[in-house]
Amino acid sequence: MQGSGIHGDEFDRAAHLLRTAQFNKGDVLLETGSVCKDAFHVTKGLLRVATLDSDGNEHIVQFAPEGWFASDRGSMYFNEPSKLRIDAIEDSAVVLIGQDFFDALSSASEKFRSYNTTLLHNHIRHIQDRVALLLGARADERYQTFIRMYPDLLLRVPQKMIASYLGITPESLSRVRRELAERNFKGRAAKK
Amino acid sequence: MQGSGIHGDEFDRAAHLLRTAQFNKGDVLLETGSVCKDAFHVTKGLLRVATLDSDGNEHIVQFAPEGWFASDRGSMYFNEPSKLRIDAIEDSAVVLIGQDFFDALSSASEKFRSYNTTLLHNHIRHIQDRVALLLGARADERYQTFIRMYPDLLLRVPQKMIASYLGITPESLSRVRRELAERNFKGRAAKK
DNA sequence: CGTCGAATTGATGTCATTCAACTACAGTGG
DNA sequence: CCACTGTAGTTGAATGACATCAATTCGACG
Repeated sequence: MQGSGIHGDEFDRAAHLLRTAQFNKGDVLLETGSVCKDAFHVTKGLLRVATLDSDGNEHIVQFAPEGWFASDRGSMYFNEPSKLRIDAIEDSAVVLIGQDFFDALSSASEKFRSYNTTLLHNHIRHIQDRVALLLGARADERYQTFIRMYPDLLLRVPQKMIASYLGITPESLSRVRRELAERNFKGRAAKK
Repeated sequence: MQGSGIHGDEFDRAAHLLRTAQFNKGDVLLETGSVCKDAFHVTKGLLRVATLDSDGNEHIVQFAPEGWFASDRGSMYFNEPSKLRIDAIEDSAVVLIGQDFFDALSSASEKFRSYNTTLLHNHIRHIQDRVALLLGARADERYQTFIRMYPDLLLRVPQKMIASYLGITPESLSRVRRELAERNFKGRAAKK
């Protein structure tokens, strides 16, 4: 999820609980089946959050570019094995935020509590929209929604990953794109 | 979402902010486009949370039987119009919990804060699983997962609503059910 | 320049939808 | 009590959307 940033007195006092790390493209930050120990806040680069289904196919749940969080907060909070995998799509600089940090700052700072609560609500809203889209939209609509919401990612993320995020195959996405391009072309030509 | 219950001193002091209400089957508790003012905690009955897609089709996002919450926490928290609709599938007794209640108890009680945080994390985990299922599973797998997770609802909810929840048509669900029944029959016969 | 993965394209298959007909059943009013 | 009506569920046939498989092409990079 996206976060606007954390600052202030109490923050400084808990800052020693934060670590930063550098990851290379392809590095795995959270392996499926292990407990998620940290939330990853991306300062630079791009992370990917994914699940494996019963047939072994990978499905991308979320992208996390600069300023966003990647984590399995459920796994962190309940201390149970995660179904998700998090890895780096680009070389990335990341801030690691453990549950201890959340706990320390939560008990110390009202401001942080409300910040964190906002994060959680944002996250919920976000996934909720995703469910609605997956339930109600066909391939082309999903893609167009994606374009509107993450125009920047279009340029950075290989198409096959976008397809995975949308829940379709790379081939289908390719066809959807062609169709849209043709429609746009005809649309413009007609307007002339 | 499900909640185990709220009790204690601080709770009693904020209890006057709670209201209860009785709804009839078919009554609408939250209309699409309006801001969600209350979370609904079901003491008896069954609520439904749904979205409308661009073609006007309804998709059920969540069922809320006894002990569960139905609400759009995003809409409540950010005070923005909801994309969801909540109505009663059965005659229902409901506790209405406004944002003021959350705020009051949150500032008064550490216990409640953590309870609420747990609720939010539960909710996230829940929707996350739903996304994974919608991305990766076919109709029959979705249905079987539903059976495992909500065996009680199977008996109470009309099939067409289950279909809507699963993101398939009632006809498809009917066929899936027949297929499963046949498979089970053959399976048992073979074991004899 | 050669190699390897990404993307495109075509042919075909599968899963689920759509549309329509029909059955079963609950609720309503005569 | 029965006919009337509406809704849920089932079934069949045709269609549609997307997947799968296979063959190229494109493009980045060593």
